[in-house]
Amino acid sequence: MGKLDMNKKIKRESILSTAFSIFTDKGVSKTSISEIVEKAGVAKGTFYLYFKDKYDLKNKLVSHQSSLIFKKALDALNENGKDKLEFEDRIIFIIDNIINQLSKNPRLLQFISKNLSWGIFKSAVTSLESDSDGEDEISFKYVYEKMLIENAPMVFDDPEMMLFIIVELVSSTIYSSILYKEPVEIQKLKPYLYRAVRMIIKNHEIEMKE
Amino acid sequence: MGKLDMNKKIKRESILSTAFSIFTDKGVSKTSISEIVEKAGVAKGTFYLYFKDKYDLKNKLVSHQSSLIFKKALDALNENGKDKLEFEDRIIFIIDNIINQLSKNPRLLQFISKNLSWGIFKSAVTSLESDSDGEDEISFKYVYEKMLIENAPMVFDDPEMMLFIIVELVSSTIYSSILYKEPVEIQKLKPYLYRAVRMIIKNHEIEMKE
Amino acid sequence: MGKLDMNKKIKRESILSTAFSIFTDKGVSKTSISEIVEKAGVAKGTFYLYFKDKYDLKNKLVSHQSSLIFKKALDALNENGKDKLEFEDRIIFIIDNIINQLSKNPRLLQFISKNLSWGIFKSAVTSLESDSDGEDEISFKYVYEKMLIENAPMVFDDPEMMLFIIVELVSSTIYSSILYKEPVEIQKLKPYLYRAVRMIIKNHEIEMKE
Amino acid sequence: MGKLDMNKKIKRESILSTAFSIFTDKGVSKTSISEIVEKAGVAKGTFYLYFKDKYDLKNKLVSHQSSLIFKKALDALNENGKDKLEFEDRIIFIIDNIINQLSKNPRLLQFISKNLSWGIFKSAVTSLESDSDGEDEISFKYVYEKMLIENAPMVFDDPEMMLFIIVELVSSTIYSSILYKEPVEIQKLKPYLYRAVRMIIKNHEIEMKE
DNA sequence: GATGAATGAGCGTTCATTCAT
DNA sequence: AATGAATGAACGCTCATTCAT
Repeated sequence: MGKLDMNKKIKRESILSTAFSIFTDKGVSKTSISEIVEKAGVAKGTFYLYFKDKYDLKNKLVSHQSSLIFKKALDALNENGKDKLEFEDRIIFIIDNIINQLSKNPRLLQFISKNLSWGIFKSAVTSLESDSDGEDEISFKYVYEKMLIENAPMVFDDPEMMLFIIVELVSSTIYSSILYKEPVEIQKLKPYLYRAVRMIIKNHEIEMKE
Repeated sequence: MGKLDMNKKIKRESILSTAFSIFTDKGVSKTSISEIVEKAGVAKGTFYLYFKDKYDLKNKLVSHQSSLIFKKALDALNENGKDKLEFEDRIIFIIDNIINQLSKNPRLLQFISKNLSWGIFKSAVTSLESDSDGEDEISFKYVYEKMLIENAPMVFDDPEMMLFIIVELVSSTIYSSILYKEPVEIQKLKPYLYRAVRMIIKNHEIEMKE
Repeated sequence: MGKLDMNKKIKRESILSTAFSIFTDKGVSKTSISEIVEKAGVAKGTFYLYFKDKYDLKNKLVSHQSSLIFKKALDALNENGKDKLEFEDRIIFIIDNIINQLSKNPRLLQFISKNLSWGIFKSAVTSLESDSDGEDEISFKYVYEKMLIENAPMVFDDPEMMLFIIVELVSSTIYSSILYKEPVEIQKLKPYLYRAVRMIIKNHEIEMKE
Repeated sequence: MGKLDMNKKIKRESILSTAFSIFTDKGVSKTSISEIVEKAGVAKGTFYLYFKDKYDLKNKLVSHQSSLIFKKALDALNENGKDKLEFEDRIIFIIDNIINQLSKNPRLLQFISKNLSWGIFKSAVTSLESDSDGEDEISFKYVYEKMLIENAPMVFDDPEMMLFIIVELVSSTIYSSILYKEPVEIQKLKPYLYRAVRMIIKNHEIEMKE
């Protein structure tokens, strides 16, 4: 990579990381492009070389950050010997890992907030597969199929909906619990939440695969 | 109430109803105070006599509209003879009624959006009791206690958390389903959702009350 | 007119006269709204209370200034006893008066420039009749019909086209002559121009009216 | 011409032809240099190697295109046996040819617009004579003198002014007629216009040359 | 000569808020 | 209480121009 390309990458990265920092600090709508470029140390025009507008930038950040979280959780699962875990436990493991990540970084949770839901999940599943920037990104479609359809010892009644219900339930409850400790703090919520998740899974099981 | 008080009330009501109409039509952030007062037929300055800013107005509308929805659901429950229903079925009845209301009015769902969740629920429970505007508002605390604690034939393990989990699960999933038909339309989601709700309730039951 | 209305009028007039001054000084496209309001001593927002944008303002100025020029010429014609003049001479009188006005004010000529042509003439004829601001404006349609159709001692072959040709010829030649003295200064151009105009008129005459 | 000079020429020509295409398509002021260089396939900096700014480029195009139009008209005159035509008819022939060219290409008329008037005529006469790019350009001074002074069978009273008046009259009227069909379309205007031109010429004749 | 990333002044426009009436 | 003209900071965005490579 030439010196010039290097510089390009640096400018872009500078905008991304600065924006992420401000977005998580005070929210997207209250952040102006002027503030981003000023703190990033680049000219206003430079912003428009790399992003269409503030929301283009935001979407790229949300996608990227969400991917990183999933990836970390999946990596942890693999390291910790997923083979030893039952299917249900693998799901819980991933959820637990993600919750722990977000508990340590509530600003990040605030930012991706309700975006870490079916929308992002679905778009990830359908589009990230061939993302050229995708070194750090993960193919959710692949994971989803591997984990639920192929590797699972069960046949599920509408596995996509099951997943949808779980994702929404988890993302929605932890938001309130982590950020506002309402109605209880996250550690107290966990056992109830995981019990609910397990029941939802059980409820979708049809039969053992052979 | 004097004629002057009457007039005052009228201006305020005009702003409220006009704002609600525009908010549901095009969203809060794209609506300016100028547009609200213009369509409401009052002067700009008048706005500031009754509301601090646009978000003060928005919050009041969200609270009010959410209350109306709950109230309608509870009224329907009472009319349809709640005594004949089991506790679980009463919960499902209310959820179903609310979903039906929102299905017919997706704009309203969009507006109160994810606000029809624990935040509003909790604030309703703790503050609406003595709201002076509260003629149409309902005391959720009262209902909540009547329905869950007193009248329920069970003792629940942490009933507040159970309610929290249900509220978040329902509000989060129907948002996606009603507005974007993702992953399925609301009628297809319902049986799965209600099954999940029933399981969560069962999961919190401890023992029959005597 | 109340004090408030008075103030309103003053602001608007201030913008108009300031803009006219700058427009004639350095052209419309090189003038920014910022400069106008700054020199007019009003806030930027005030501009948008009275004008849609810079071109709305420009059009209003062109129309208004053009009308004033025509009106002055017609007034002079009436004062100087138009009854004594032949039809042809009346046309020349008006042209000469307008040329003299513009000679003394080349900036104004520059500004309304090629706008004082068939476009403005036609739109004046068709729309100014009922203009509510029209105290100072003149009804060109009325003048045109009175002068050419009714009062003229001739019947003309297509009087509208005759007028069109004359207006274009005059406005186009004097622009170059007054502003750049090319190919000759206006006083040297006049006799040739007027001879041409008279020939064009004669060329359209069909017969004496009875 | 070396390969490098060749390449240089190619970049310049590419900018010129691309700019002409965009200018006629959407107007000069709405066209940015970015768009020109992008579509021309050259770098932004390259633009400034050949042109001072957008208006330098525009002026060069207007001159060039106007010259081409005149040249075509003169070529047609020569091909069609100008010797057989009277002087007056030769002028009309040229005018008619130019009008026909522009009728078929109103975008071009819009572009050179009112520039196809005395300004360009004069600058052509005085400066194009020695233009180094002038292979395709024509020496108007030469033509003008040949046609009007030397070859004409008449002596004219101030031939330059006569020409000026004709050029302005024609360019000004056809602009409105071709582009807006106001007050009539070009075919209906022609007979009146040509009659006016003939009268202007006649009016400048002094006597037969011997 | 050619490039194109970077610049940053400047644009038109919006709009919440104020305050004299 | 009610008004609405006036404000001006702040916005997103454009684009001609520069200059290191």
